[in-house]
Amino acid sequence: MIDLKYLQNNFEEASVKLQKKGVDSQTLEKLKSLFAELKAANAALESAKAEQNSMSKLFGQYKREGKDIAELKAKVDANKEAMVPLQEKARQAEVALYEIALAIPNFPDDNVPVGEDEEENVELRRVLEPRSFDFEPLEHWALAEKNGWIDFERGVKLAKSRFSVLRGDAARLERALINFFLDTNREKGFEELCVPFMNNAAMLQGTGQLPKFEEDLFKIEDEDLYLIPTAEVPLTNMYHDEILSAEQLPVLMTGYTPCFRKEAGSAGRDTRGMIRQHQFDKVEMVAIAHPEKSDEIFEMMVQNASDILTALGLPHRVVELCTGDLGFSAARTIDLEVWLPGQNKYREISSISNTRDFQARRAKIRFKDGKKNRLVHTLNGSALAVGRTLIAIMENYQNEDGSIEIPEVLKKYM
RNA sequence: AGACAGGUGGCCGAGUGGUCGAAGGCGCACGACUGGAACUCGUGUAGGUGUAACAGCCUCGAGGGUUCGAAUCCCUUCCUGUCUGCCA
Repeated sequence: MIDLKYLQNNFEEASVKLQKKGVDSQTLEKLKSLFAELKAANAALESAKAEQNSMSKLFGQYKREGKDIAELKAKVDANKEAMVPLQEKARQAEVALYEIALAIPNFPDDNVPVGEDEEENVELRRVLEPRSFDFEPLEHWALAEKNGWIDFERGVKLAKSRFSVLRGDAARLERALINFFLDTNREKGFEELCVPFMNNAAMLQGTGQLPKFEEDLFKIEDEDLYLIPTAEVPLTNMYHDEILSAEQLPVLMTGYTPCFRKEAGSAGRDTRGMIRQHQFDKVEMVAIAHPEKSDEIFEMMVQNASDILTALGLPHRVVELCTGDLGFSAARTIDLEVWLPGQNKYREISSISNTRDFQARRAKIRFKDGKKNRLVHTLNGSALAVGRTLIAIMENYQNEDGSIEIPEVLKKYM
């Protein structure tokens, strides 16, 4: 959630920032006035409560002194009645405020390039030259078919469309990649965690998936549980409503989880192959950072993900997302896009974001800064999306006969 | 899943309707004592909101109710422990 006090005190500046993320100024005006309304309503209610409390305390005194309480009681009763509309007003203001506030995206950082959509993202650098083929490279689904690696039909039979089954060496390669990613992250100082694959609504609100994006999530029937769309949710919320000591920072965590997404709104996109599935494996990095250190950690996370691709010999490029392409919670995001020779284009394989204090405010993650509690910064990034890495290996390491080489660094895992 | 017992501050633990945001202890911080330390003694030590700073308001697992007044009484719910059942 954005800082409503900041919005109140720097309204012009704040609305310029949020317009870049597609929030119209009417909504912000409304939010601002609701915030003022809530403060006024609370002030009125609280002073009535203060009066009520102090009168109630007199009862004890009167009784001990044997005084008559009839008059006092009449006064208290009257005050109590007067409080009812104040209470209702404050409650309504609060509900109305949060309904809007929770749906407002994070401010983009000032130096994020301004743009409408992914067309205006900025390529920062390319790493490794794409290999040149002396034959026409195939797309991953064709290779999968040749090698019997992916059983799309049976995935659909078992579940529904956008599910698939990995078989034989593909299944082993998937597992090898997970182990390689986790080991690499661990060596960089990330603690390895194995977390629940279902989280409750409060956690999903903490990281920003709820309430706005419920239609993207798989919900468990009759339970306050959702299948996680990314390990960012459980890892970040590890410290939900906790206060860390300054010495604990940064908290660096990594974990493998499957991720579950309904992919609502991506009808017709990437329906062929394994690029966009309802369930996919991912190894995630999450950092809980001191606000002054989060930029540094962000760079480290980008570098780590890029290094993993380099170690696998996968050509990729580093792309800074423009304001229009930034996710809901992100202040800044860098995507890594891997080269897919079969598709003849770069495709997203990792997304690393700094959410600053946006998730921390929602999830109440703070640290002791001397005597004061301050919100931490939270960061997350894939290192890496496993299925897409598998695809990238298939397409980049294919031979003319359709066979696929295994990258050197993975051999010890297979 | 069923039966019973519980959920109080960083931790342990007292508190069954008012003077309780909460005794006592441990821990921690600061000070005194010491050459230095331990011991001992003294002082302080929850979070949120709010304020220029106070004040005020909210929080004793969570939500609701009774009452002028709730940590304390009632209802719902979640969690933990023990036993039974079931299971990897």
